[in-house]
Amino acid sequence: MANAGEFPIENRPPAAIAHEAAAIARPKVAVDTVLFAVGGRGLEYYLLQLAGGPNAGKWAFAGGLVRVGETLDGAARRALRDASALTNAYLEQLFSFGDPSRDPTSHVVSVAYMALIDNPKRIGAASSKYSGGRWFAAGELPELAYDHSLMAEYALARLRAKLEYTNIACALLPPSFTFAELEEVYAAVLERPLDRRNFRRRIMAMDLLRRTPEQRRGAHRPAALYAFKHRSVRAIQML
Amino acid sequence: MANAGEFPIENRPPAAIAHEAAAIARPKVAVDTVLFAVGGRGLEYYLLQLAGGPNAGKWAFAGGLVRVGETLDGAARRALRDASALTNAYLEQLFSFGDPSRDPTSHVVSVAYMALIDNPKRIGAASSKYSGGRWFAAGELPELAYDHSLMAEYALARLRAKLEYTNIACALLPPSFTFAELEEVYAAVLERPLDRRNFRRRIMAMDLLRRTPEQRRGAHRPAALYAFKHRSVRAIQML
DNA sequence: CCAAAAGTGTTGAGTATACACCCATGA
DNA sequence: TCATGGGTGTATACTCAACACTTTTGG
Repeated sequence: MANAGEFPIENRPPAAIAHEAAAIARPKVAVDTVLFAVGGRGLEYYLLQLAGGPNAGKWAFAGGLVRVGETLDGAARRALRDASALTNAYLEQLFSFGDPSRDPTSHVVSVAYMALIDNPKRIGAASSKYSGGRWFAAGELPELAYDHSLMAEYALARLRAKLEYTNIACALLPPSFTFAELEEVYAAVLERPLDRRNFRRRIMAMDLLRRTPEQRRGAHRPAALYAFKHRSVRAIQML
Repeated sequence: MANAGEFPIENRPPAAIAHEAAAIARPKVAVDTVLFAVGGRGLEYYLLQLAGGPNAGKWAFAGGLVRVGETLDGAARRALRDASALTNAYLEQLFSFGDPSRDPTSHVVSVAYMALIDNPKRIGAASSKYSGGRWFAAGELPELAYDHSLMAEYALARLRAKLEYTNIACALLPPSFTFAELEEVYAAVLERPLDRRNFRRRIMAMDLLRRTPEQRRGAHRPAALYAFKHRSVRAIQML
């Protein structure tokens, strides 16, 4: 666990307190969430411009300090809500960054998260700690505050990997969707074109989808609508 | 980054300080390291018995609180050294556990690590915060302190997964080894027998090993010794 | 010469890839 | 009727799994 084998400070003999109190860091603990959606320009990241602090004006992912009584997931969810008014994104912890000099103003350990939503337009207003927010295409990220570029890389790698062996794509799609839309999500995340027939066969073999009775009607031939059998993200059975 | 967009507390107007100061948690930050080696009974975990604190007598992984100026990796390395006198294990961050009630005495966020060594006998003496340490076979873990059972599961899952697509096995083997020893490591971690011929072909196809001129001589036919081309852990090229 | 571990190929099944044409609809 | 995106099958290359005997050494 946490302080495996540590005495709580209050239970230590006075000498131990003096010795340990000097050494033990009390970093702040933060969370930062890399938010993805697939939009018109492929895979996009949502960034916020910092209104104040040492990095005022720079772009960063939605983040904030963990509050009393809060879990890490809870803090990530709240920070995301404050930054984008989203309340039901898929959320997954990625990695913790703890270099004591990563934030020049103080020792801050940050737990990075990845969040996924089905539509970039679902974003709402940000709290006053940001001066604004917008989506950036994967290849066009601006310079980021702190070590957020590392987080961006890490998040993309995780998302790509999980696309191959989980049903995580369901978090990037609305409840029902056409096969073309599903393929577009895969192609956007993997950044390569897919063969339509092989893709359909592969997905069907995974037995993830059910066909809904509805159709999407547009300017041309209607497309069948599909939904994921399970909306919770899980590893795919590979026998 | 960390406190993306947060004002450092000392720069805020007094009202903000009062408001935020009540809300922001100052958890302790700990690291805990799940140490693995392959021994006579297959894959084994190294556990330490806690000498004091609320969980005195229970078994736990090597852990400790992060100190002033320390990175997370540095803290994990130090905690491992204090618990086992190891200085050069392979170390990899796994996941952070931050439920405020995971440690009943205070809010402690713990960053879990996995460590690998090539030989369980390399373990040295533990610091006085532990009353002892020993190896446990994978199927025979005792009840663990805090949420360390979760960490154990998480670590095993990570190790198994990485065995398939990285050269991480090199961290569980000495600099040179026979093919039988390499196969034993794979079989121990995956907990299933492997076909010798198929295994050899698969590993050779990955182009990870070089054959050394030496041989291991024993009671029977001598075995060729191999070494990993690269001792740093990296993903395998799958074209 | 015997016991024990090291070393080595082939076959068959299943999986993944490449590839092009017809269909249904709205305009 | 035409333009547009939706939907479908096959042939081939490759990968993975199953399987058993010979070799080399020490005792």
